[in-house]
Amino acid sequence: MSKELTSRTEDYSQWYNDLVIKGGLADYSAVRGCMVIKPYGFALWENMRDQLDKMFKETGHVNAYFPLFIPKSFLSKEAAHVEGFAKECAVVTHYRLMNDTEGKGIVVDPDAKLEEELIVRPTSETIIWNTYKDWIQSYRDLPLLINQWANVVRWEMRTRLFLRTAEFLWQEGHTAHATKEEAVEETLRMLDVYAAFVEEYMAVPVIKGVKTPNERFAGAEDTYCIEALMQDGKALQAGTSHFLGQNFAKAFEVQFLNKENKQEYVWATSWGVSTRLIGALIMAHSDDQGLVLPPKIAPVQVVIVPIYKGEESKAAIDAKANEIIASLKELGIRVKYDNNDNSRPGWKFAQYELQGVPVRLAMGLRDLENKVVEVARRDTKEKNSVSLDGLANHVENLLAEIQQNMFDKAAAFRTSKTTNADSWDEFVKLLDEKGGFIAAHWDGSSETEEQIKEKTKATIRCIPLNNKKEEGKCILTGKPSSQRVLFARAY
RNA sequence: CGGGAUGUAGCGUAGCCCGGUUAUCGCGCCUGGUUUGGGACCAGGAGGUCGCAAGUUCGAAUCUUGCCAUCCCGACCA
Repeated sequence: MSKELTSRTEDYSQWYNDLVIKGGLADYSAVRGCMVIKPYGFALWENMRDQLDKMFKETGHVNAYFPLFIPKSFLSKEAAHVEGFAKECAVVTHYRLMNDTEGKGIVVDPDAKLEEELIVRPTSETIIWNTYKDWIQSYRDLPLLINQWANVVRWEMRTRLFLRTAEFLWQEGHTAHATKEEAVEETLRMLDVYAAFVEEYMAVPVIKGVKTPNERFAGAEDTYCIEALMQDGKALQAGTSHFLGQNFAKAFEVQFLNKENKQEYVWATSWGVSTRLIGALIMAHSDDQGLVLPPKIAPVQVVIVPIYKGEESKAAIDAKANEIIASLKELGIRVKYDNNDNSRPGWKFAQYELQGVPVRLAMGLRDLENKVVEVARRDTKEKNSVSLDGLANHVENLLAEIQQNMFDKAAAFRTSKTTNADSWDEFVKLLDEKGGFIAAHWDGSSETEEQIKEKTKATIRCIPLNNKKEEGKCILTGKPSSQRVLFARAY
């Protein structure tokens, strides 16, 4: 394995790829556009998933599972929806293979053509609403608050590990409500859950906002999002929550009898985050030495590396290490003891830095004599000798400090990369020279947004929630505007 | 899907232009030993349908054609 990582300034894209591959998170696979998530990467996803799942359940949701395949006819029932997804669907047309009559191996059996083709889900609104139709009769059946953890397939032209792959893992929440108010409330509640998760657990600050019609989910009335800023100054949509109005209820005839014994269409939401979050995590925090993972979701929070000479000292250090491990585990800290004799301490140090383990403890005979241990933190690379007395508590506090520091650092970066632009020239200059979020006035029309995108590749990431009202003029057209919106080049 | 690049051992590569012994080197891997406070050292060893398939040739990693895959840049997108 090569020890060298590409640096961020040298080639940001390559740096990202190096981290994913060499950090052991994922690999390319034999299938175009698809990746293998390796154990370390999957452990990261499991930690994220488990916490999110807990938060979903705390807000009243339950999990279920719907089919991978969607009859083609379902997809076309909601016009905007099918239009949005049609170009990137994998389609199942046959259900059997056979030996080629000319001996050319195995081929699709032409006689096994499906009467109705099946779409591999790019998202599950249609199959779910087709099901909800049977589940919902009365206002007493509402609200219906269901989430599913699943894989989905979107046949992307160009893929990038974690950020955009043909198949990815995600969760999708699909809820049904009796009133519009309640559905909107749910949409915003889940947006808050996402923001809280990403900020508190991933230590990535996000901006909550609403998408412009151009960027809206296919089939939604309103799409809310959380937007994060990466170290290269590009924005990344980290999660979305949609108020679907009655669009899907109407498309799938989902009505309920209200208290006045009248039929009404239900109101819907859907919301999702994906393994893309792992990409966000990497690009928000990591450095030229490798990954930097926030303690709250790091698969390994503390690694202990023994430094010994000969079997005797190894045994003595092992014994002390085991005490430390026990005390850390008592505090619920995920700890790994690497006393593997096959690699030397220096190699281990570099390896765990590459993998972003937040805290490393190194202990040798010298430390043992002095009743201390060397404590190194990944985020700042500081090293200190710390007394064995109260070590576990020290480490626990340090993990919390690292978590906070990572968030603060990312937040300060975002602040420094968020700039107002009041003229077109200024806007273009900022985009090219500084990047980041640019708050600027926009006249509110799709045409203008489209033109800005064509000219600069920048899109409106969102209109922040609780945005300050401010009279101004559109940077492109000069038409009046009542507020600034956030532009950025994005992933 | 357009433009560019790449494909030789697990990884990184030399060789290719100008065809010709047993395909180069480093890392990693295996065995034994010495080591271990920031990517150890010595000795020995294993590992290859040179991306795939055709073609040209006495002979192809090298030339030709087709295909496949990946990366980068664009259009599309979470």
